[in-house]
Amino acid sequence: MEIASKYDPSGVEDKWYEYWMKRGFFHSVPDEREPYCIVIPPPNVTGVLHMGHMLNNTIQDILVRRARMMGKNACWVPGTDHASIATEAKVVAKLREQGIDKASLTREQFLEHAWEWKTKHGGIILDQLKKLGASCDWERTCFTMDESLYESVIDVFIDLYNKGLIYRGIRMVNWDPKALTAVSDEEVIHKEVNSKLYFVRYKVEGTQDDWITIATTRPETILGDTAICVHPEDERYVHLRGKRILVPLINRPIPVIFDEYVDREFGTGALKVTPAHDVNDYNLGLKYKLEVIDTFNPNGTMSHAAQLFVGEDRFIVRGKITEELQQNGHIVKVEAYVNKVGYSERTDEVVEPRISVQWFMKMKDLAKPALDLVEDDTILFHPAKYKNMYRHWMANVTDWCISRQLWWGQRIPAYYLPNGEFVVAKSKEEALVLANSTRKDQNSKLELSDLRQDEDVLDTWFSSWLWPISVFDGIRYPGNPDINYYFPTNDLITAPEIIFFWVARMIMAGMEYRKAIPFKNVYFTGIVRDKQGRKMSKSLGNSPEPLDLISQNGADAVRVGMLLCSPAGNDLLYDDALIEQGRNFCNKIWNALRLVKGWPVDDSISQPAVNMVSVDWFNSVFNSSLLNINALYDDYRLSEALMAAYKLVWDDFCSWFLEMIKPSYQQPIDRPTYEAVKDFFEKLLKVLHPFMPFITEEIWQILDKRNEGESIMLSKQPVASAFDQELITRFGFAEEVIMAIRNVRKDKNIPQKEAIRLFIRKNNDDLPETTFDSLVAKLCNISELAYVKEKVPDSVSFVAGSTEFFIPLTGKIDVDEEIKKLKDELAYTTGFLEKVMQKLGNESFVKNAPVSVVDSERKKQEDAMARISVLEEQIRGIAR
RNA sequence: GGGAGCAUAGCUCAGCCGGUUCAGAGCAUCUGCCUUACAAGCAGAGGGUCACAGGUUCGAAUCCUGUUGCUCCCA
Repeated sequence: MEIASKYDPSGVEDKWYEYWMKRGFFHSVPDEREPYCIVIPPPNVTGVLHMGHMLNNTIQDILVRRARMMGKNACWVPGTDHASIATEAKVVAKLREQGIDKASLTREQFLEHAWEWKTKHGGIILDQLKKLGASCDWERTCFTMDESLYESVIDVFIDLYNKGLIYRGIRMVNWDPKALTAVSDEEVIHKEVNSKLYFVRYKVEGTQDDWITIATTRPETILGDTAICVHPEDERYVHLRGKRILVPLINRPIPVIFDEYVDREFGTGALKVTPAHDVNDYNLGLKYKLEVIDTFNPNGTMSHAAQLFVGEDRFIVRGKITEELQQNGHIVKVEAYVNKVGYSERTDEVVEPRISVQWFMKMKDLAKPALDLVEDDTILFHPAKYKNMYRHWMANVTDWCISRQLWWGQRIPAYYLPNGEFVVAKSKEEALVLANSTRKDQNSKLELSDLRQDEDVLDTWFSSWLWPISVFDGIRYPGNPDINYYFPTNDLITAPEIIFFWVARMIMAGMEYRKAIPFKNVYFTGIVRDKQGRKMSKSLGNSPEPLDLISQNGADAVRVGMLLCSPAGNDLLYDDALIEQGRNFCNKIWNALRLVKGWPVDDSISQPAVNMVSVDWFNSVFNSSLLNINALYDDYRLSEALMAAYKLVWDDFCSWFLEMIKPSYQQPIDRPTYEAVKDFFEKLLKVLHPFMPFITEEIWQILDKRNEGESIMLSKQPVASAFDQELITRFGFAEEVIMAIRNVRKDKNIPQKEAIRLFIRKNNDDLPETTFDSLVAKLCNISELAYVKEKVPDSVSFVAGSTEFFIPLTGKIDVDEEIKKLKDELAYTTGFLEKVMQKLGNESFVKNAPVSVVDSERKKQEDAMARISVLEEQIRGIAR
């Protein structure tokens, strides 16, 4: 068969993906095998595949494919997340393009548009994952707004409400004026920005020229001030006790309050208090029963309560009010100032602290067990350093604001009565029954039309936190076979940035609804950055298009490239060279196939000794490496496992083993060796398969006749068997000799084609170790290999250990050069010996160090001394 | 402001309970080679006071303290 000299993934990858899909290889149903389950971190339904997904899903696929090949019933559940804010924003924008204003639509009409959008765009990212080779069970694909998942969320809300864990409260929340909704603390990103600190003086009421100066970064909130606060022990302000201050421009009198909260060092030591627009001020307001004046509209413009600039945007007003304050002599000075400002994660809008009525979930009681499970390693984090972060958050957890002023999402099942009371129930009908039975006023019965459902929906994370349970419908049907079989899942692969959003809350949900952990291991991936270390993002335009990368290099190359440089939890600095390395590796394996498939096999020849020892050696190396690779997997050190496999294939198999057993040009190979090679090759392909699913399938199918419906992905991973460590060690010596001979050839310009002779002189009583002699002879093209008692004249020589090697090369010997080389070697060894002697001469070392360490030093001493005497003798011999 | 982590070759990183796995890997670089599997390759080579300063120890990249510089989380 003619095999192309370069591996071409195009065609191959689609072919095998279709083959796997058609035969349902990814599909899992419960059976008697041990389950292995991963639920995908559901990508945002608005998203398209980016490099982060590539890395994350490659890792999941590796784990799933390996588990499948370990004989487990592997199930990787894919799906998407409805992403309330992001999706609603997209749909609103699209409607606007069509000239439709969201406000002109009813809720139902809007949702129709949203679903239409979801149907059209929602599956894109999942289809892209297929290009990567993801072996998801597509028949189980879920969406967080699917009927069963939707209902699960509602059930959980009602349950938690009835347990008293969900409440409605007036709070200061993070308001996103663009999305017009509250967001949770976790959705606020604090960024350092260059601002200004405005020093503004307020007149003391009833005085002509008595002022108090405050410092603020937000002069536009001045109109909502309801107090000035100073430290009770601040002598600068004692005279203001009982006085009132006039808010600039509007001259509204406000009290001076005294509280230790104020930092006397900051600004002027006087703080303006705006309870409606700052969390800390809000708390001060509660403490001193201050008036709350909300001077902003929900969209971030000034409200009527502000009196001035009504309807204008808060940031425009900042400029305008500063100007006006300036004109009226209120600005004392303006300083440059760096502070942190909160931005909405979804819209990147500056978040406005705002007082509103929202739904909250109590976190303290749920957090405790979830913290313990990680602390005591019931759930393992990889790398473990994230335990610190987790602990810190869990110990300081605050209640979770779960309501969002949006339409896209699970609508809160709370129904308001005409009198403002509310009941929580699954449907309006149930709500009515509940309302009529619990209401204080039992005289009149309520009608369905008297009830009004809460307009808000739940935070998307309030559905995501149930994901590992709800994808198996374990909330609605806690005893169903799927949830019983697959839950708890095994591994979760996710990004550290959603450790609180998601990981922590899934653990809480698992404990609350299954009394069990949702997963055993959490693998945190790093962030994919560009070469300069910047996070890859659309807006920066520094990210390659993943699908282009795949079509140009093949998914296998991309997977290998991404993984090689991403130890768990470390960021990955993306570089095209990584993909290139992956591509080169594919080509290397491909060419090994070409070589092996090119050999004619002759059943009549018996296996030469060289091949026998080579097969023994590689068998040992393979098993030793496999053991190592398995250990690395167990530690979730996937990039190291891949590197170990890479070296096993490239260095040990291709560079050494295949060269060892390679027949001479156009000569046939013996049957036993050929079978052994094929067997090794297959095993290597299996080890590689989780990392490189496509090329391994392609080669596996070519390597031998396969039956219809067979696949490497269904085969079993090789099991490490006992191996001969001693043989590997002894080969190390042969390797040293081979490399030394290659160096001689190179130095003396002797082409490989030209045969040479090799004489060996042992300098101890040991019997010659001849296991690899035939191999050395073959690889170095030695026509005669013999053991001698005497030096061989007119030879280039080298010393390995304390054994001397001679290669007769009449006329090519440069005596001075040889002596210099030997002397350098001697100097090094003598220096080495000195250090060893120093150690052994140290009484406390010999006394305190463990025997094994001392013994090893003695051995070093012996070896060095033997080597020195050989070197000295050689020098004398040549000089003569 | 509070907390956590990191600093090892040009780059990305590995080095557990201090001692032959002790200064390593891959990539990159350099030098030879188009040797009939592979130039997307082969054979070699160079390259590091293990951030800095102290300390503990017979012995420190590894443990302790401090300094500096980065990163992340929280407020």
